[in-house]
Amino acid sequence: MAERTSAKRTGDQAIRVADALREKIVSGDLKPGEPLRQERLAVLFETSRMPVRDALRLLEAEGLVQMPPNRGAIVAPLDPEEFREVYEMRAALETLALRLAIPELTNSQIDRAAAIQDKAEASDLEHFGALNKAFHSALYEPCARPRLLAQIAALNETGDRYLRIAAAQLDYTRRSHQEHRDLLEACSRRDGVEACEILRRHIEAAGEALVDRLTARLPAS
Amino acid sequence: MAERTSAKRTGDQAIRVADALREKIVSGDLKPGEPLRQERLAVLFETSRMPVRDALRLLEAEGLVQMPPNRGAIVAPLDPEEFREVYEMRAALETLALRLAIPELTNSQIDRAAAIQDKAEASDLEHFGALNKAFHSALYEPCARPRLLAQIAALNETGDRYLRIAAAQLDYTRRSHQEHRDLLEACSRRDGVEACEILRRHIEAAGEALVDRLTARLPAS
DNA sequence: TTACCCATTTTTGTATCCAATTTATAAATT
DNA sequence: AATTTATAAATTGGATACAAAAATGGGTAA
Repeated sequence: MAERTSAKRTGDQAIRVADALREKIVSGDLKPGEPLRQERLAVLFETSRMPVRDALRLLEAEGLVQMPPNRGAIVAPLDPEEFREVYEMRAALETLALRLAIPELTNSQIDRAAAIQDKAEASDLEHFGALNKAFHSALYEPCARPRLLAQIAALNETGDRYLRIAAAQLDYTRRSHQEHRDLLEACSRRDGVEACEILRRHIEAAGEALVDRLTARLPAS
Repeated sequence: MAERTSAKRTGDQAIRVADALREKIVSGDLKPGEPLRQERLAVLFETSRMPVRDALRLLEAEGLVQMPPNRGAIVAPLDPEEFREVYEMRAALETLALRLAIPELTNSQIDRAAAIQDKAEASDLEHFGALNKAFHSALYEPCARPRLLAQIAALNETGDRYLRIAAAQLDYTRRSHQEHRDLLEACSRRDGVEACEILRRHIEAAGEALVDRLTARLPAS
């Protein structure tokens, strides 16, 4: 019976489940506060409880799932205050990454980031999110700090949940594109101080705008 | 086989195991790279493999354990580069916490921090670590950012592993105490910029000193 | 209506069992 | 003798069944 078509090799079940669940949570398919029954998930993903529990622990560490003792796992509720925290931390950590990366940035890496930005400006909203992330990653990666980059990625994922429901990107993309251009210009001058200042404002501006939207849309408590 | 000798069926076994393991790892009782066999741990903690695996996942998320697929869990190896990352992130996040906390700081809270510092200066090295942590926490907590504070706590735990083996505190406590005094002074003036600058230097100085010690003591690999 | 009790649901923990993979060991060949 | 190969042992990853504790919900009685 284990002769299933899919190559479900050992060792990746928990990660497979976690990836699928993360996608469902970030995309809003699973709603905040919704209970995540272990047995149901095991059936849904055609596996057993153990990988499901592993996956839930993984997502709990990422902040996408909450596991109150004896009460079962739930999709982490959305809270504008939490989002404020996330973008404050992003501003702090991403400027750190950029500051460390700039001395290591090669011209070809800057060119690649510029190419990503070109594509982002030409694409629709559907792909904007991924390209936006790729642009930032391209600038941060040369800092060679795996833990820092992982933390930034996790914060972005949490932030994406809020982005999705606010959908405030429409009137923000133009400003974002200009800020990306300014950022690239500062990077090519290897002006770390200026680049970090632009980046900090870039992140904080997006955060502030979204917090305003979210407080209007979500229950205050 | 109803072998219920003790009434420890209540509560979360995984957390109990994780706490015990974390203590053993941070204290250096379990050495870096040492394999953590699930069966052995289950016997040691008088439980079964499932809570042990839960605990290992928990500690993996905290960065104290590594779990290469199919190769078993090991105590996360120590790496001076990782420690550098940790204190860089601490500097970024703790200054953020302090900056957000200062406008909310009451006089009584500052007095309490000063009292902790008094005790720290009078105590021996054994208690210095805990009091040092308490001093910083007292200044950060008013920022009211649970995620940020949790992240800072996790980074401190990881950093403690390195502190333990370097034992460079001896010649550092005096300088640390002076910096804490300066920090308190800036806080009571509600000078956020100055306080953050002192804190940033405080963390970075401790980090740099330790990285030097660590690179000399650990395999360069 | 309100408070309490009880059955159901769900999580949590235990005990095995099996398969896949890694690691260690022994044998064979060059 | 050293390297490679084949085999065996150990260990993890995963599945299933079952028991126990806690939460949930509903119904009933005061």
